[in-house]
Amino acid sequence: MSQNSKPVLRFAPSPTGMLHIGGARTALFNWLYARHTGGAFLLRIEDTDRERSTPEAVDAILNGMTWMGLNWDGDVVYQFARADRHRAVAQQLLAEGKAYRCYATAEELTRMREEQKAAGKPMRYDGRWRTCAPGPDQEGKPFVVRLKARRDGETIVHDVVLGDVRFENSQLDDMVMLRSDGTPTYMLAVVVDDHDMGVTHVIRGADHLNNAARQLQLIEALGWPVPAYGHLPLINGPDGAKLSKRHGALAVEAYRDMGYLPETMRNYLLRLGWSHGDDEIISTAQAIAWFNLDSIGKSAARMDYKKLDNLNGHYIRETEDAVLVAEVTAFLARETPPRILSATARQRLEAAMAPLKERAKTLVELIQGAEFLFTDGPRTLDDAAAKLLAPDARANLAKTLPALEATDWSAEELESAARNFAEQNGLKLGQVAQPLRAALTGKTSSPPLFAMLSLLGRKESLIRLRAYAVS
RNA sequence: GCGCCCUUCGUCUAUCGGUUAGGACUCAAGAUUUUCAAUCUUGCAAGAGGGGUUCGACUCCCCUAGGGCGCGCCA
Repeated sequence: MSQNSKPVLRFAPSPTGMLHIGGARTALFNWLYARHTGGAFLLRIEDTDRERSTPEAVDAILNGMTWMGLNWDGDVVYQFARADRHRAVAQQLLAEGKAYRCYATAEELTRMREEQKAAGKPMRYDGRWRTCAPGPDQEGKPFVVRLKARRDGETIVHDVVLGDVRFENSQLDDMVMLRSDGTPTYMLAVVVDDHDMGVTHVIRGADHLNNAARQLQLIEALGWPVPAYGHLPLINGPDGAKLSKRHGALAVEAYRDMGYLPETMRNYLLRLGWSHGDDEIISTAQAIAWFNLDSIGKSAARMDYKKLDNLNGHYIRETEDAVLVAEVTAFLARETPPRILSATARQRLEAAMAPLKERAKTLVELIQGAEFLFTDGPRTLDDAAAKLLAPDARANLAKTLPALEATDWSAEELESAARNFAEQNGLKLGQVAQPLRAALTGKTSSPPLFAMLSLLGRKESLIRLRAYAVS
């Protein structure tokens, strides 16, 4: 790139599945660096594998990016649409003698690899068609086009996160650029597209590190400028093993459905492999201001759901009440069957949001804690509440009611009435309050009781309390 | 098998040759409290092993071990 041009970053997923957590982090890092530098963040869908690419996966990726808040610049580039350009580059290389036709069949190559493995030799294409010209036997036979890569010397990947990584050219083989059906492979397509899109920084998963060397060989053959490479350490499951569906290789939308906020995901994923001193809580704006390539760690990280929960709790508490009401409403509407809150329920939810949100680590927990506000009438008790409302507790509850009814039903008066009642009867406040809470909410824990009584109002509260009061 | 990468508390990490190795999450205890939380305080807890280099190594080099990635006409 020229001295004064802005960096161009890209995220290039293949649409063969959901946008999982690893892809999301790769996208995040690219996005942050682009936003930090004022450069561009491009999105390219690598759909050259026609068998496995699906439009559903494209949608899932786009939706996942959108939910994560990672907006891309310009139009989405679809790699398959550029196949003619890729082919032209391969033809050019062929014409220049920097590539050649290989007529080896798939079976032949499989046998070759088996023999190499059996002999304890490195498994790679042996270059059998590198020098021999096709004869009459090959007339009309299918062939692939391979890069005639340099055999001597070494290829060095100057990686911004890993440092210099050296590969002996003798251990890299001649990669396929055009398949026998004439379609370009990923190796060819990435190099051509990154060049044509003006990509200056290739930041991707460490699983591509080996590919970088081979792509460098191609770039060298083409005489094109070399982008900066940065390979991000992979994310492992909580047990340190490869991330599987079972423990976290989930679509980012699965995290949404578990009740995590996008800002939580951005903060969490950022800290997985990147650091800024002792800072843990990092807003997106702060992340953009601070993000750099130098502070990316080298080692693989593990998913830690406890920490994710903790962070999510923080961001829930930090979110404005009205915004959370909207989030909860949208969340409920996505459930099957969808739940639609009444106007009353929404009013109650917003009024109680302050104490509610500090009790929740996810939107799911927030909803569970707020359920007693959603519908009117006596509550069904959960196990703990049922156990608490034993006969004597119900009797106490009944005896408490007159004292409460004598108040104006404000939180203050209700509380002092309850305290007086407890004192006069030699009871602890908890002995009076817990049965009330259980009857009112159906649970043994909730936001402050007297505020909730007041919020629900005299009429509704008494209906719930009387349902469990035994006089 | 061959190549490449990685290795600090259980987890995420700070440290850029000299620190009582710091922070966060988790866990435990305490404060607060009508419950549960939130909040605050305190505590437990680490340089994989072995060689070097150096006055001095978590930090630099080598070896070993462990983990990961790659070795497709997948991306």
